[in-house]
This record gives sequence, structure tokens and C-alpha cells, in this order.
Amino acid sequence: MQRGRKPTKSPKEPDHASAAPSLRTISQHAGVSITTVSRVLNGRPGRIAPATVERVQRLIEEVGYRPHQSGRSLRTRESSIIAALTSDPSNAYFSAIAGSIESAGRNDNHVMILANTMGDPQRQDERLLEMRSYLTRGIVHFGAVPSPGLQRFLEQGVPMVFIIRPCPLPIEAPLVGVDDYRAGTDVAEHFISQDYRTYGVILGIEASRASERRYLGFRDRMKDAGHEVAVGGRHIGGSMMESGYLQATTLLERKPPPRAIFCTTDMLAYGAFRRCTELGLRVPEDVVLFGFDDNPLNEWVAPWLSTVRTPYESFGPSVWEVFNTLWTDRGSDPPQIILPHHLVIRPEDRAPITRHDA
Amino acid sequence: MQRGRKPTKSPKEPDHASAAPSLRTISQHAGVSITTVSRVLNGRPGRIAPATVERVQRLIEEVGYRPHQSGRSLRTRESSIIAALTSDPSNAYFSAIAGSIESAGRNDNHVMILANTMGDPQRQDERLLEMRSYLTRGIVHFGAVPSPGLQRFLEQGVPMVFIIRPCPLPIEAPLVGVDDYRAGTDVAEHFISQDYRTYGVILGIEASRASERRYLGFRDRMKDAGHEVAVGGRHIGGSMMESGYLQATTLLERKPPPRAIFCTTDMLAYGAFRRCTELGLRVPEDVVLFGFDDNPLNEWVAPWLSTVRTPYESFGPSVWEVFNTLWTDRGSDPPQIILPHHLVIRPEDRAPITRHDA
DNA sequence: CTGAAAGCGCTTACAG
DNA sequence: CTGAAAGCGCTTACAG
Repeated sequence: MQRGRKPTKSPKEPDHASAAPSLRTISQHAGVSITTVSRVLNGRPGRIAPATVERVQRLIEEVGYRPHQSGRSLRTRESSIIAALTSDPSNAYFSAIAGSIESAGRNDNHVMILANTMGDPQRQDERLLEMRSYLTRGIVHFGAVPSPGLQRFLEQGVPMVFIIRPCPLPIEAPLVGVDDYRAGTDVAEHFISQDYRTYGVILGIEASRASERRYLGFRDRMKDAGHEVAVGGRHIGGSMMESGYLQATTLLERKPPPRAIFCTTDMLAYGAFRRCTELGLRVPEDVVLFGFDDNPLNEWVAPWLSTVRTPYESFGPSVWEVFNTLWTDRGSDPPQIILPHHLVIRPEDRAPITRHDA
Repeated sequence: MQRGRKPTKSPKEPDHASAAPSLRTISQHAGVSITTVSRVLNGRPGRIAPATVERVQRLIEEVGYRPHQSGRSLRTRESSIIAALTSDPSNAYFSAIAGSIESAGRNDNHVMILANTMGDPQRQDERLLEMRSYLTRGIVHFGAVPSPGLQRFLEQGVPMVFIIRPCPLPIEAPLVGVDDYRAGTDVAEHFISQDYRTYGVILGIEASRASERRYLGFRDRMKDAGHEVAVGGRHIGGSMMESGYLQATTLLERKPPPRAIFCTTDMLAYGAFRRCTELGLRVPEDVVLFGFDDNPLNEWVAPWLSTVRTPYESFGPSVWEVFNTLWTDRGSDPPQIILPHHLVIRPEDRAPITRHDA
């Protein structure tokens, strides 16, 4: 099957490629130039005859034409892709936020790539390079770690926004998060008001500035009130739950054991919970666990977990807002959005749910 | 700043674009043609002088060059993107699977787009069209709904694999899942062996063939044994948890209420659990709840939930295997991989976790 | 072992 | 109001 003439067909032609129409397809059917179709598509200047617009639009609709992104972004040097990089993909709270970002992006026809860095600086850099090769318009970080690549990208002005966990480098970077320090003091305040007497804390990874700030706020307020805080340890690999379990093990061996424990994320508290039940301790009757994030599942399966609720549904729109700022007035101060938080004390009085339809 | 000569520069030139090297950058620095660089990059035929290879490779490494995906896929009419479409992004079990797929794709330099269809046929079709405009190499469906677009894409031979929930259309389509019917009978078998006497079931959405099959297997086996099964209702929108809650409400109003309830997914069981606790019923002492999937969080926060465990870590590699089959021998029967399942009965004897390092 | 050239699908000055 | 043409970065026959 040798064919050797000049105007070669496309190089590969997979079976289903025939199905994907191009600008040319539309232009031929409509009897106009591809320029015109492109302009209709983008609502561009150089106004086009209403009749033409309508005809072209109908055609586009009919064949389900969508411009090939590769052609478009090759030309414009810009894509409609944003990337969400995380070191902790199993975190359900992150999933919820990722979902909210994805939804918010929908309105602007953006698409979201999800990538796992495994919390490894080298992999993170690899991912960053990869994302650039896709001309991603923006990168969302959840749990970034310090790395040379991160530094370089930050300096190059690649639009990046950190969610919840601030940039791990000593650089002012765009952020959507909560006032971690303040939230920590709020939890301390609550503990003090309940007069729990003995206190402990279970921490996330060393590199997490969010975890650090929550802890500092908590500890500072406790110290002010003259209370000591026992530290269970640090997250040292494995899952957060495992880590919470191990740190709880350490804490609960103390004499006396802490009556109330602040965990800097719900996942840690889940692990601690298991240890408590193993020891026959009831939560919160014997040991109070206080988490952070309010994982969406809590209200169903963790009625024993008090926590700091952060509005995960708001992250999507806020991240979007930051990106828009970044895309338009580049050069201004890095935008930071601090979302409100509040304490959720459980068990709470729960009203039975009633069917709202039917 | 009017410039009008022929060899125009790139159309837009964002500030950070300078940072992204191209084939030309490398070729100039190396003093070879872009053809050669491209060949080194792809390990292509027409063997290249080892010295050249090395020089080029060093350069690539140095500047952190990665080929622009838009250029590449415009030329090859193929991308390295796979898409995961779901109607249920908040499902932690799905997140776990998505993570496993993403990891598996890593090895082959693929990237994963995550998109939410909201279970709406129209949105699903919109997403499908959009994914085609990105030339996605494959689409993974979790909870697809019947739609004209789905049908069309299936017929056009776009590589798609359904995970857990089979294709909702009467078409044989690639699948990675479990033997749902059999799993349903297994649960029934267990219930019977425990002699729980009164039985109920809480179901997912009508369109879910997976949920349906689990139910049928369960009901058939129960019927064989002469037991009746009370149906709580159907998922009719809202979250799965809410739905489980409402169906449990209905079931538990019966006289006598079911002693054991099979929920076709863990999320439904979570909702049911809340209703049980509201009514002061203990799980599993008063009401046995049996779920499906074994959400990774269960072992930490739901020691009361027995469930059918499906090996979510195996999904990534299996999905990949199916895609590879689809990409190579197109035309053969749609590959289907049935992963093994087993019952997890909780509360189980749990050995305390010990630190494996340090 | 290496390179010049064509062309994938798009957008956008430029010229009518 | 409309179109011809250039060029984004890549891969791949084809020709040395």
C-alpha cells in the first residue's frame, strides 16, 4: 500500500479520527473561509453578517464541532488547562476541593488535570515541567514541598495558587486558605473553656506551614493560660491515619493521658480514633478529639469528632478569582484570600433530615 | 509600537513564555537540526551518532526541555491525556481509584483529566465532545448515564473503559469491575448463615447496573432460601449519604424492622448509620449494615461496617491493561477484567498497628 | 548518520 | 463584511 505523492494525507489516521471535524470541515459546508468560522467561534471583531453567523453556528451545533485544543494552543501559546498538584490524593477533603475547583472552571471552559507529587521534591519538579509542556494556564498546589523547580516556576511568574497549605518557600505566594494561627487559638480557647485539664496535640508533616501555624496558635494560647501541651510526634510517612494512630499511641501512654487532643487535620483524628477504641476509650466522653477541615463525611460517620470547619465549597470560586487576578494584573501583590472558619462541636443536636422533594 | 515586517514574532509572548524551550532551542545549542533532536527524544530509527545523542540529551536535561504537547499532538493527532468522567466526584472510593489510575498512567507519561458529569446526560455529552477536542487517548467512566453522545462515541471506537459500573447502554463495552451479582449472593449467604431473620436493602440510582446486579444477586439468593427482602426505596438525587439516610428511615419504620440491611455502596450505609444512631440503634448489635466497596476510611472510622471489599489499588493497572489492549488490537472483543472481591466482616479482630520504621 | 520540508488545526494581523 | 497567508512546535517520509 505504497503511496508517494506530495499532498500526503494525515500521518496516521486512526479509525475514529474521521469523526472529529475541523475548522475546514465547517468552512466548506458553510461556504465561507476558515477565518470566518474562527471568528464566529470566538465572537471576534470585524463584525460578520448575522446570516453568516447563524449559518455557521447551526453547522457547528449540528456536527458537534469543538476546536482542536492542540491547534488552538499551539497558536496562542496558551491552553485552557489548569493543574491540581497534590501530595495527598487520598485526602477526601482535597477531593472535595478539587471537585469544587473543577466545577468553577467549567464556566470558563477550563479543564483540570489531577497529578500526584507523592510529596517528593523530585517528582514535584518533574510534574511541574510536565505541566508546562501542556501550557497549563495555572497550577493549584495542595501540600507542595520545597524544591528547586517550585522556586524557579514561582520566579518565572507561572500562575500558581496554594490552597490551605501555604507556599513552603519563603516567598509571598498566592493563597486561598484560612487563618490557621487564629483557628488554633480558637480551639485552645474552647478547650480552656471546657476545662479539660490535660492536653495533647497530633501534628502533620514537618514541612506543612498550615499544620505548624495551627499548632503555634494552639500552643501559644495554651501557654498564656498556663497549660502544657504534650506533643505526640510528627507525621513521618505512611498515611495520615496511620500517623494519627501512632501519635495517639504515644500520647495515651502518658500519665496522666491527655483529656483533649487537637489534631491538625481530620485524617489524623481518624487514626487517633481507632487507637482510642482499641484502648476502650470513648470519644468524646473519655478523650476529646478535635480535628481540622470538617471532612464532608464527618456528619455521617464521625459524630464524635469536633473540628474546625473550612468552607470547602468556597475554594473553587476563590481559586478562580485568584487566577483571574493573576491573569489580568500580573505584577501586583500576590492575591491571598482568607476564608472564614468556625468550630463545629460534636456530638451536636442533629435535626432529622427530611425529604425535600416528593 | 507598530512593527510590520514579515517574519513576525510569536503572536502574544506572555512574560514567562521565554522560559519554555522548544526543539529549536535545543537544536541551535547543540548545533544539529531539529529533526535530530526530535529523533533523540523519541529514540527513533535512523540511528544517530552516540556522541550526538549524548550531547543532545545533556542539553535537554540542562534546560529541562519537555516537548510542547500541543505541537506533538497536533502532528500525531493523538495526545497523552486520559480522562476520568464521573457522576459522583465526592465518592471517596472513586477518588482512590482515580488516584490509582493516575499513578499507573505515570509510567507511560500520561496525564489525567478529571471531569464531573453530574449524572446529567447533556453534560456528559458536552464533556465527551470536550474530551475529544483534547484528543484524549482514552476515557474512563465511573457512573456513566445513557446518552446519545455516549452511544455515538462507543460506536466510533473511542477507547472507553467503564469501572465498577458497567456501560449503561445495551452494548458490550470494556469494563473493569467485580462480579456484582455474585457478590450480592455472597452477602445473602452470609446473612442467612447468621440467621438474621428480617432483611432489607438500600439501593443506588436506578440507572446503575452495578447496583442492580448486586441487588438481584442478593434478592435471588434470599428468595431461594425463602426470605423476604424489604426495599427502602431508590436514590433520587442529593448525596448518596442523604439517600441512604432516607431509605433507612423508611425501612426502620417497618414492623418488625429489618435486622440486617444490605446497602449497595458504603456511602449509602453511612447515611443509614446516621439514621440508626438517631434512633438509638446500635450497629451492628441492633441493626447490621452491610456495604459495598470498602472505602479506605472504613478501617479507621467505620469499625461497625461490614462490606464487600473490592481491590481499588488494582484498578489503575487493570484500566491500563484494558487501554493497551484497546490501543493495539482494536476490533477484538471488548476486554473485561473482573477483579476478585471478598467480604469484610466488622468489627474484626484488629491487631494494633506497629511502627515499621524507626 | 543527518537535514530540509510538509503539514497537523488554529488565530490574527493585513488587505481588500 | 470577508479571505489568503503566516506561523505556533512537532514528527516523519524522503533524500542524501
